[in-house]
Amino acid sequence: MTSDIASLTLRALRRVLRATEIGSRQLAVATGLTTSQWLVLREIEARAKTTPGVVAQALQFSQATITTIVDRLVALDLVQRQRNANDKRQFLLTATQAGRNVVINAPDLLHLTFTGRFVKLPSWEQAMILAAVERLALLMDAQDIDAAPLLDSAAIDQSQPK
Amino acid sequence: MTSDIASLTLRALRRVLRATEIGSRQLAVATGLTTSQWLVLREIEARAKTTPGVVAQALQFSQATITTIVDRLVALDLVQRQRNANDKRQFLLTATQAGRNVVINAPDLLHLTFTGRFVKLPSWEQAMILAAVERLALLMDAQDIDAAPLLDSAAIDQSQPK
DNA sequence: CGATATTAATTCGAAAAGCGAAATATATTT
DNA sequence: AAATATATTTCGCTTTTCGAATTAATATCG
Repeated sequence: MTSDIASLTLRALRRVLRATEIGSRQLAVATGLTTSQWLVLREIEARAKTTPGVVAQALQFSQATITTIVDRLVALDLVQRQRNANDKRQFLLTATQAGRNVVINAPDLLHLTFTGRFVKLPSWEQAMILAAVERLALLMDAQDIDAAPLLDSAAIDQSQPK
Repeated sequence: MTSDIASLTLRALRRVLRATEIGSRQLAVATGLTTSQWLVLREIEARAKTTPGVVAQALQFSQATITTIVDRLVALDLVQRQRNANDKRQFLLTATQAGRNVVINAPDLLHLTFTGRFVKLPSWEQAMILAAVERLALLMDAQDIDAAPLLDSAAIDQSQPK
């Protein structure tokens, strides 16, 4: 029996993923950034304060790649680099106000095209879908051990200089 | 009220997307292809027989880009190019057996990490999640008007030469 | 303490991605 | 048949991406 519930769910989930995969590329075009630049900026903005290494790991890019992308984001004045005073090997990355604005004002394609249809569903179904997707998110979150959790200041040396 | 059900669902959905976004990059590495090559190959394999133009549209790449990526996939003997006899402007793209094998044998990260947890859920919950995700897929599918449906032979001229 | 490893990030060189514009060849329209 | 439209490739160029080597700072251990 190849079509058990898990397989069917995966198949449906893949359809969802495929539909959004394309939206993310359109989004990058809309913001005037490349897909990678957009991903990196989003990551930095979400983490508030992080380092190239953490971003590289979370996004599965090489450190060298992050360096060049951040170079551009800095040139565009969307991101700021500053040395970590406590561990001078590290650079701390933060989004500038402009960078935050790009992320915040990015046309939310998912939102635009999705919400309209979603709200037309009967509320019991909305509730059911919410419950299901939250369950899914839990299943998936636990999975990515490498992709450090959002807002992890763990990797940043916060100790006070003596 | 900013936290209506739609917003909550979107937020959870984004967590799911983020988790898989990263997985897809690992996958490309695992198959020895670049991410783009993997996407294109997957697209060709899924559609069984298609054209550069259709792939470009579905993936939101320029035609020129598809040409170069297909060049590589052909060189790797994963994809075949052949002129369409009915419309000689078109090239028909098909995955070779080797290409199909790459797609089929690709470690299914989603599957591996997901199924294990999923099957541990009580079956009523599995059923609920399946129903919800299928509903979601419907909502999203209808959205991407550009991304032609899978297995579309519509764009391929099938008429018999006279 | 001082030598040695480890860690964080950058620079460099090269392959590949990605695209717009021009070119080529085939189809369709008038 | 000429003009127009379509499908794809070729060309030139910029950007992405990464591995390897490099630089600098921190950690370890004898």
